[in-house]
Amino acid sequence: MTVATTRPETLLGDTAVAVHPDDARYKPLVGKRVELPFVKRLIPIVADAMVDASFGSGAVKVTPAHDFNDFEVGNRHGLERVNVFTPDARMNDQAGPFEGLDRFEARARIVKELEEQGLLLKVDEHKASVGHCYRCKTVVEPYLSMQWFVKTEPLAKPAIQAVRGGKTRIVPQHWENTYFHWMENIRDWCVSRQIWWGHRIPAWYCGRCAENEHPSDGVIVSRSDLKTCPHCGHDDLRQESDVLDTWFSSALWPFSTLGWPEKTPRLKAYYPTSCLVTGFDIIFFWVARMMMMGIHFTGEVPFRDVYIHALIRDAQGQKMSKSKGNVIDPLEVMEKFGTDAFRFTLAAFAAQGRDIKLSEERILGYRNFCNKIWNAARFVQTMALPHADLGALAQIDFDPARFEAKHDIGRWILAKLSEAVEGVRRGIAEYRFNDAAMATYHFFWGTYCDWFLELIKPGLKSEDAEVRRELATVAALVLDQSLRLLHPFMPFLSEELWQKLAPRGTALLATAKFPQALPAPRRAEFRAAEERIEALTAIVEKIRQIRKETGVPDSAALNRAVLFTSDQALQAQIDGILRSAADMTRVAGIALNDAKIREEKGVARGVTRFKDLVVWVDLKGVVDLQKERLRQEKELAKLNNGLAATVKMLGNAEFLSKAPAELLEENREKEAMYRKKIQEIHEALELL
RNA sequence: GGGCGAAUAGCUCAGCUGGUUAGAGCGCUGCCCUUACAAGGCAGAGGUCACAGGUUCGAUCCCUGUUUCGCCCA
Repeated sequence: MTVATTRPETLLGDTAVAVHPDDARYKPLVGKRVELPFVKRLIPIVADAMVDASFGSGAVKVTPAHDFNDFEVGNRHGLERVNVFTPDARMNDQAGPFEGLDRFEARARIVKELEEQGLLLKVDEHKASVGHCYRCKTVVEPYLSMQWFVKTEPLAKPAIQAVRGGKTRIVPQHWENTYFHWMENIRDWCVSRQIWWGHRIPAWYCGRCAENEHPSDGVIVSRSDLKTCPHCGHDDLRQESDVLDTWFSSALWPFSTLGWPEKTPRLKAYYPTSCLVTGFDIIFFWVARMMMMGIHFTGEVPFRDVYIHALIRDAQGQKMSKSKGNVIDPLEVMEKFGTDAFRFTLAAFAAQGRDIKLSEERILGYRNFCNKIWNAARFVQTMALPHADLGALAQIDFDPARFEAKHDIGRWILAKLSEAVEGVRRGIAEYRFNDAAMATYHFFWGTYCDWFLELIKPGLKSEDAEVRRELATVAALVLDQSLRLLHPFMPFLSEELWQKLAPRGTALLATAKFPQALPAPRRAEFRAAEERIEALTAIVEKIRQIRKETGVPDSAALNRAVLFTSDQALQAQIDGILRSAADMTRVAGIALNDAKIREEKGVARGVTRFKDLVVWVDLKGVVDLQKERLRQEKELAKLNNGLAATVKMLGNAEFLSKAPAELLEENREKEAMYRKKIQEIHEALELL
């Protein structure tokens, strides 16, 4: 029989030759025996489906003591296991003439002698993967030895049940599959490690009992250290030198750190813990084992939630590893962009169920956000703080619901802040950290900086001290609350600015009260103010858009504009709004419901995003009206597309009979809206 | 081989249970050094939601298949 091998020295431990059961070449030989060279052992030829008949000679040597696959084959065919190595990888007394040689010397000697005996057919180059020690690179040989195992099935069952029954929740939920897959196919856990540090396995061997063939075979497992054998009383004892796998003690971590096995107050207070945050690659190594051990030893799950966070990969999506050399050093990133920018970026990237490809561009974007916050705070400091009433504000548990805002701008920004607070709180509670981070981003930059700070600028110079005081105080108050919201994502910047905002004594933002949303009645009270400011921002956006799109130079002032609305609530305090809108768009003045403008030539018309308020802007003498015509035609095309889609939907009998009533109604209103707007644009085009 | 996931704007990514005109950052275009911020402001362009079928009145979303890519398996 010709066999191939990359480890000729293991030939001495062969106890069979295997062939594929369907291999016609060898079929007649199955069941017969062959003689192994050197040790002259007769070994059987067995048929096993593991053999790949097309590979090599189609016959393989079987060495159960030195190969994982061969070990399985050996079990299936009841083969002997012959260990030919000593623990330090020399040839042992089973190796006949090669006893005492190092394995590599033995390999060379065996090849040479096979050749001399005419038993060597050929030597080929062959690439094979071989295990190496990750520290010293020594080739590691599979080797039979006695090991200690933990019987895991009885531990796994309640751990599976705990997740199925919701006692422990895995977030995002799809990682449950990984957990269940592991737990349901669990194998006994080999806890023996042949290293010199760690907890020694609590097992003893009694030489006397082994000799006397005691039923225990001389093996004793004990909770306490033994001096004498509990069976024979003799002191011929030796403790197991193997130590426990590090995951074993790691699995005890959730409760052993709290004083277990003593019933300490800390254990009572903090166990089960609320949340474990970890990476998915550790689900079976650690999470599963903590679950098994926790339930077994304390009767309770170790944690309510397991949050599986994203893994940060390099820009190519590769997992970082020291050996690949693609590790991104957080210290370098922090040096380059700032710690807070980096931290915020990680939060903003932390969408559930997805890994992070770290990109510098995005960190840069959030570094700019840090800068924005700094500058906004500087503005508040110099322009608002001198007018503000900081009395209550300086308290670390201040609740903005207690602040009596009287003016629209103040009420509106407090309402917007409240929305942001809800967004951040919801995001954190649901482990949707990207939503939480983005809620702070959009509120602070898009609302507080872009609109609120601009809106209060004229007011801070008001003659009316009461107006100045309220705007300045709200500016400081909302900044204070924003910094609290930002603190989990930008601890350093927020703490620094918060300390500067008011005398805080020894108080830290880190321990200050986290913002709360306004109570519903207060929100309702603010509704009208909110709507008016929304209207204001919408009017400003629309007039700016008309200016830009019709080519009005930024420096040119416009004579007038007119806003049309029949909304009584809106009209109630519209004067201030029209004044602000005019200031923010370089229009001399904005009138309300002045129908005369509709009959003039050289005016542009636009519809705002808020309640479809209509604005007309007088462009006479400032602009080429052809541009306004193009602008209207573009808008018209959009509306016609929308109308066509809606009409088509409403013309579909099946849609009419099956869609929910609200949706039907919605689309009917939409159709009417489209038709009205289209009509109005036609009229506006007439005027041009 | 088994399992899991991804494919959405030039790039990196959101879009939670199907229903307005699919969003953000960076990049890009135009205008602006307006006394917090040019690392900024204002406005804008850019997407047949990988492909092919199916379910549904209706699909970026649900199902099947295909392609490509990634990860895990003591």
